[in-house]
Amino acid sequence: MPASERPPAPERIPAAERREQILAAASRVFGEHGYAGATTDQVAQAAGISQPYVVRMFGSKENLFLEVLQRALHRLLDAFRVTLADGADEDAATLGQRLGEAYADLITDRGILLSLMQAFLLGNDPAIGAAARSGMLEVYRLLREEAGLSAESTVDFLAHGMLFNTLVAMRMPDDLERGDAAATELLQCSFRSKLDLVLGAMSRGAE
Amino acid sequence: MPASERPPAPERIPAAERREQILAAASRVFGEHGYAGATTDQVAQAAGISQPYVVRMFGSKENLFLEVLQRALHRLLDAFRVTLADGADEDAATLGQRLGEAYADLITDRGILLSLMQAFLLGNDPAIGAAARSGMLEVYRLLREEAGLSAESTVDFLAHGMLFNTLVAMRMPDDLERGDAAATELLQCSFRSKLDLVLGAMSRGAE
DNA sequence: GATTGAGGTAATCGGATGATTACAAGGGGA
DNA sequence: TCCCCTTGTAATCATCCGATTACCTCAATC
Repeated sequence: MPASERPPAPERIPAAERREQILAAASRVFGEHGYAGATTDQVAQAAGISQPYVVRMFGSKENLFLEVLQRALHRLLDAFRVTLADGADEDAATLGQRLGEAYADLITDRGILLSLMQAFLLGNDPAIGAAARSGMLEVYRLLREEAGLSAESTVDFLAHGMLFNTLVAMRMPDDLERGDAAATELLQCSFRSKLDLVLGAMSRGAE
Repeated sequence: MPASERPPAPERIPAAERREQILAAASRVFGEHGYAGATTDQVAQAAGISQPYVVRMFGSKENLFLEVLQRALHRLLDAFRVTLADGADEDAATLGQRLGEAYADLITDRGILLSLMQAFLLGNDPAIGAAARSGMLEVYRLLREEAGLSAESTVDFLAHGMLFNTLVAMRMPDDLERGDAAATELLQCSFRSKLDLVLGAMSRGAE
């Protein structure tokens, strides 16, 4: 039989590397559609593999989401810690601004902040809700104890982060092109210097 | 045949009234589980009727969610307008605080703020995303034009509203009973005077 | 060259779920 | 009385989706 009749052999990749590919793909898919709205087949297609492989590697869809959540939290905490190490002994105001920039930088991988946000809305799910609460508190403690922000500053910081996530999740920047005055003002005042970064990341993400 | 063998006739209620019952039930169910995670059967059971009746009255699950979203937006805008009418000619600070209280009061019906928040995360859905963006801008315009807040104050207000929604959605107040120091501080600083209101509403909602 | 374990898929199953259909019962008007 | 509109349900359908099973195929090792 001629070789052309046989389908090309699938690319074989070490499990650890494949795992990270799947997690990255799952972050995007879960971030866009939410936990319940996303399917393991969408994740598989985004990662370029078959659906059963996704399920087998992570055991279950819920488990996959939990690992996506842990990965997102880890990236977020890492980004903050790098920022803290970079500029020690700053005053609270500049530190807050630089943390905000580090946070906004995470948007270059849209999946991270969006799947985090999706997890936050799943408080009713026993496993996911517990992990989400624990993660939020971990972030809070980092800002309070390691960064040394006051309770008020920390809450302010978190609040603007949640608005940031929400505006990105609802694809509000898409309205910018429609020239809506309120949308323009809201986005400019929310994102400030990070507006260009966000716009770039979102138009790239649309493909 | 004895009457006891026949099932009791279902209660007949005017369509308009039944409609509101379903919308109220759907708000709670969608708020807890999200759009994709909720089922029309859960809504039906919460409203005390059969699943086909839910679908037939609203045409489709998506349509039901869109009406839940409009209802939530309407309640929110109404609450703000009542607050504005109540205390005209206040300074910006007190007005902002009173609007915040009006917002927090909506938590007595948990479904409103949570289904709103769920809609915000569905920016990728064509119909729901468009309605969510339009709703957010309507709120923004009310705060800017009717309430007369500055752009900065409005964004601050929205940011703390999003944090409020997020903490409620993730059931963070449940952690209060575990005595976690970070959770206590975060909640006290986020909710302030509204903490008792929120705790009351959430323990009542748990049933 | 045989063996074996790791990386991967095709086929399929079973349950869940949104939607449709057909039907029932009550009640008000002609 | 008869009709028919409104309010409602039971039964069922078609589809989707997560999970399982069985199998394939390299590459390294002996």
